[in-house]
Amino acid sequence: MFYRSDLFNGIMASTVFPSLADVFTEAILTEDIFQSLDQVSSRTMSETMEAVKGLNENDFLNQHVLSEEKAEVIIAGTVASDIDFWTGNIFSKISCFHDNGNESPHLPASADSSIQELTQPDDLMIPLMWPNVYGDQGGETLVVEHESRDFSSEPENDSSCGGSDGSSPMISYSKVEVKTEPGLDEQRQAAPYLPVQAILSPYEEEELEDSYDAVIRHKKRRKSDAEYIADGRKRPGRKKGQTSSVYHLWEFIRDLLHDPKQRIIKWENEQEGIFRVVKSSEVAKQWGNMKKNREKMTYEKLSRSLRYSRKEGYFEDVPKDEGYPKKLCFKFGPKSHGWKRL
DNA sequence: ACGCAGTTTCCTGATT
DNA sequence: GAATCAGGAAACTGCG
Repeated sequence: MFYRSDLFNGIMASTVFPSLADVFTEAILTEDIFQSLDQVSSRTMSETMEAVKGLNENDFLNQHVLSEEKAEVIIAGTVASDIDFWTGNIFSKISCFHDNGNESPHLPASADSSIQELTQPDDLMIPLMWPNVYGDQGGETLVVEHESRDFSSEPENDSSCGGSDGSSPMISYSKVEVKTEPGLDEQRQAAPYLPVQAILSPYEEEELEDSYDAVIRHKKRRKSDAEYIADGRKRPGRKKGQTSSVYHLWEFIRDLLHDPKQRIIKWENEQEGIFRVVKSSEVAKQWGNMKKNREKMTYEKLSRSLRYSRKEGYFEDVPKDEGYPKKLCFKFGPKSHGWKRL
């Protein structure tokens, strides 16, 4: 049982200690029952840490923040605003605010988009801890994808997830992903008290690989964050973990499955997200057309892409020994969504 | 201009 | 033997 504050604490934790992002993402992705969207839940960070993974405060490695931050974190979700007519999924903006107990929190603005980028300082409490991270230096953005669904008419079979406070008819199921992290040097500048290992950034790891590559393969060395900071610029380009807005293969397949007129791909088990390609060449041809590649796309290449997507979590292995076909049969993974009809 | 996600292309080898 | 699966390597592309 998690609360919306878990979600937010997870994001916060990922900023305090980036490697915790995976821990929290995994925990929150499993199957969460959140309180209804128009309610406000509150928990302290340490309570959350205990509840999510049995972690204690020491796992944060950032004792400074923990000692400073004794106030409760209060998260408010706004009203759902966008409903996927096919799946019934409700997308909603999550706005977050922090209440230190002295003044009444300002309520978030109304929801207006399906996937909300929490870009404004008011959206997050992180700025309250590290003002510079989201300040004038053009800090990074955390993206939260929040998908909620009304199960009230058709309860899921997993009874263990039922909330003990289930008085509200609206129960939300949520998927949350921490997609980006603040840049290392911005963190270091904003929080110089952090131990280095607590903020070891992927960029640094790449830097080591790159210098190795420079010797072995004479590759061009990438600029470090510090060099960008020295130049008074921020690192350009997309950040690690930030998903692109292009039309993905898994979205193409999902939409194909939703098309009642087509006969080239079909469900094997819609509840489980398992489907089968019926006409491989035709699916490849349509994917090629979609990506402006015309005749050059083949099923061989499409399936290679699909195997990469599987590695990334958009698809996953079809369960064995359950009678599913051994060929041309695939299953949607944890990073895909919207394929399941209510 | 840069760097990343998500392919695309090509390939070798294994399995159905 | 054809189709498919698996995955390495590297090039490519769109986007922020």
